[in-house]
Amino acid sequence: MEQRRADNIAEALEERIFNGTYPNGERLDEVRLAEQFGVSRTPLREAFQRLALSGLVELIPRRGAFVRQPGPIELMEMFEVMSELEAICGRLAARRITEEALAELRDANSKCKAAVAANDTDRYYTENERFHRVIYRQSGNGFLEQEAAKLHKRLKPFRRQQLRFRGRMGQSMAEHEAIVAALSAGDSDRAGQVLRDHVAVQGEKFHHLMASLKSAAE
Amino acid sequence: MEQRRADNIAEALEERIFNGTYPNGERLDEVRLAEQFGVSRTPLREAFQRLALSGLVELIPRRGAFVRQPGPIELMEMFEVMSELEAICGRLAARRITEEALAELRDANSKCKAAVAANDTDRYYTENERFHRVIYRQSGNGFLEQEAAKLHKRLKPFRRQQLRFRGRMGQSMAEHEAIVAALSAGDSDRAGQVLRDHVAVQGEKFHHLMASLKSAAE
DNA sequence: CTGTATAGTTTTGTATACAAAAAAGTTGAC
DNA sequence: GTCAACTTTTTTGTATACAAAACTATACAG
Repeated sequence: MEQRRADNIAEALEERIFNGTYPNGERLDEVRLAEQFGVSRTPLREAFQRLALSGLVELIPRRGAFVRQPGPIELMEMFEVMSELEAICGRLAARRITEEALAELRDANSKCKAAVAANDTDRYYTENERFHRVIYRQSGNGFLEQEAAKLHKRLKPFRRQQLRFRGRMGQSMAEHEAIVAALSAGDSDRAGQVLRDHVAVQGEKFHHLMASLKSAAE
Repeated sequence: MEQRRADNIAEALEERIFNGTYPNGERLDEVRLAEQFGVSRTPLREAFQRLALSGLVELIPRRGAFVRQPGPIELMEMFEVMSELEAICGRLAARRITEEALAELRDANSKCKAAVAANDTDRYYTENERFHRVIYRQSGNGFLEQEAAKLHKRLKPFRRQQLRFRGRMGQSMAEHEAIVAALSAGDSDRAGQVLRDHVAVQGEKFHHLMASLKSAAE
């Protein structure tokens, strides 16, 4: 992309929005953040634009930048699209996947299992992401790969929540193995179906989590 | 989004890139364009950022902004993704579509036909776009609707080319009717299938066009 | 004649200054 | 005491000025 400073600032702000430092609807003060980062307003405004295009902040003309956390409905919608994108990747990958990539999928899976055993969640996420990225790549469609990766990244902080469900990690691992099986068999439809369900269930779990949090708050 | 000026400039530049005023790889000169639009470099740089995020220009650090027309391979990839997105919209819409929306689809179709008869291509595109937008909307998934509309817009200038094929307009209209039939029957899978093919064939036609242009040039 | 180093020019990235619009605060009328 | 109009303050949008990096061209060595 472009220069280094605005990029770093955008990343830093993104991180803060993801981890909840800034609550939803918070206005991002240009001058305050500018002196916080030790730069002028110009690079900050460029960073805002990037965040706006990836949907993390809303830029209201002559008002400023406001953080925009997606609500439960939008999140469900995003999970639905994600599951369909993964299904497409899977369908395409089943026909084109290389032996090398299949080996990498198995490797990522075994490392995932090790991470589950060691209760190392960070390690789990890293390998899980590698698993999915390989499938995006093996779709053989670079544009699709990019779009899938973009949405994957955007949903990352929410996907994390849903893994707290008891037994979900184990179930997820079983699904991963079914995915590898379908891909190595070259079964296009089944690979798509299994991947769709694998991601869709994440959305559902997330939905349950939201509902239980809401009812607990009442 | 944000202010008015950068937005207008982004739109104007987008238009110029679409209609081929700027060839691929052309560097967009900040100062030259700034005086051309009668503004300073600041709004122009903001416009560049927007164009970069929608993929029309590439921003190389300390080098500048370069227009980036997608090559034939990338275009085919984009058409492939578009056809899948439309298929998803169709599958979802078949279950949820309202009578009102079905009526609008039929209306758009008949106006399309009239435009074909009158050889009014602009009118044809307008109504065609309305047709597809209704389906995106009726998917009931706002996020999906946005993403589909975004990609639709990006492919617009290329879709136009492909309609020059003799008989393509008539065939396209027949496909539209098949889509409406599947949707009004509530046949989810068939709606998805028909929509996928309808868009995929556009990609293929485009591919043929590119190939014939290339061979003609040799 | 070719390749490299260096001086000069152009162009981008950033800071600051200024103008216009929105928000906040104040005064006054009812 | 409440509401409205006006003034003040804050904040955004834009222009300009300056610094740093990249490109160009020229001179010089081999």
